Amino acid sequence: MSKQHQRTRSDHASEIAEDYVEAIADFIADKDVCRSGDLVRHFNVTHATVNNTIARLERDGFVTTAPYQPIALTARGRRLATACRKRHETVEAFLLKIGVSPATAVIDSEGIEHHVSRETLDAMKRILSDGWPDEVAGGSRRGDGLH
Amino acid sequence: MSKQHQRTRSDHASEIAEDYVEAIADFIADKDVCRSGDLVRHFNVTHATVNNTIARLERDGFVTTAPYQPIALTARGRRLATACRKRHETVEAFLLKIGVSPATAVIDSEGIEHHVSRETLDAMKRILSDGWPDEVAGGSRRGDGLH
DNA sequence: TTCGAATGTTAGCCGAAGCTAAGAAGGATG
DNA sequence: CATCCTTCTTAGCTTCGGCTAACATTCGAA
Repeated sequence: MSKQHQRTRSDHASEIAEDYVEAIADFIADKDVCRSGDLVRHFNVTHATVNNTIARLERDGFVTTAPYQPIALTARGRRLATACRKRHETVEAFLLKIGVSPATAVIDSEGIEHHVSRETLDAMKRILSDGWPDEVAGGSRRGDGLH
Repeated sequence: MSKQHQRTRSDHASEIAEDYVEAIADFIADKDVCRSGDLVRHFNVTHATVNNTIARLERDGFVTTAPYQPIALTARGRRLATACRKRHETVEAFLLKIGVSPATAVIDSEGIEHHVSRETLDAMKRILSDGWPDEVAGGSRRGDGLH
């Protein structure tokens, strides 16, 4: 504990970047274009806020914009969006697998996805594809005879 | 999707409140008192930052302070700390259970804990105490013969 | 007892993410 | 064409969580 706490501030910024980029990619996939109004409605913030955030994303090389034009992702933005979407899907599927309701899985996966390391993500994927790990040591049986 | 995005800003604030309150409780448990310097080292931020944050916590009724005195938790602060600690422990134990390494479990649980709903937490607890759920439908076998 | 290190506090700055209010661009429609 | 509505942009404000720099307090030694 200790070192990773530097993350706090700058991580929060990139979480929002990830959320925006992911949403923009979704809109483009759905409707072919993404307009700032789409993001206003999606994130439930004002136009001004979306504008600020998009300006930051452009500054950081994730999107390109022009006045009154739709928002386009750069190659870098697309890469990030794809990575986020996959991670998001994994987390959500995993939550469903452990018995969380669909509605909660949607909500919680949005919060959790930004904090899941590669290693944890791999553990989730493994379980999704291979089933539960063997019980290693102590506790917990489920049926016992099982199939 | 949509409504819960209002959370963004104010949630981030309360995450930090939770982290601080949890840390303060830990120091008090360990050493009987918590000084601002402890938090400086723990969170790896400056004295000034800790001071600001503690002022906010005091404003919000989680701690009481007096100049050059140790930081004390209010009843409300203690309640929050206890809840956070339990939640944190559950998440960390769960990550270990799914096969994540101890070091990563420590790190990821710190990030994840703030985003886990009651329902998801319950699912984790259930698995920790009752073992893996039965396979409901399709996919995934693990060994097959097994023991 | 005075000095210096460690610890706390205060003031003032920055950037991110939110807001409101007001104005500019574009598109349908009379 | 003028008008009006929707969409978008700009300006300016707030709070939060960071920072540095400077000052105050406490306390253990020399």
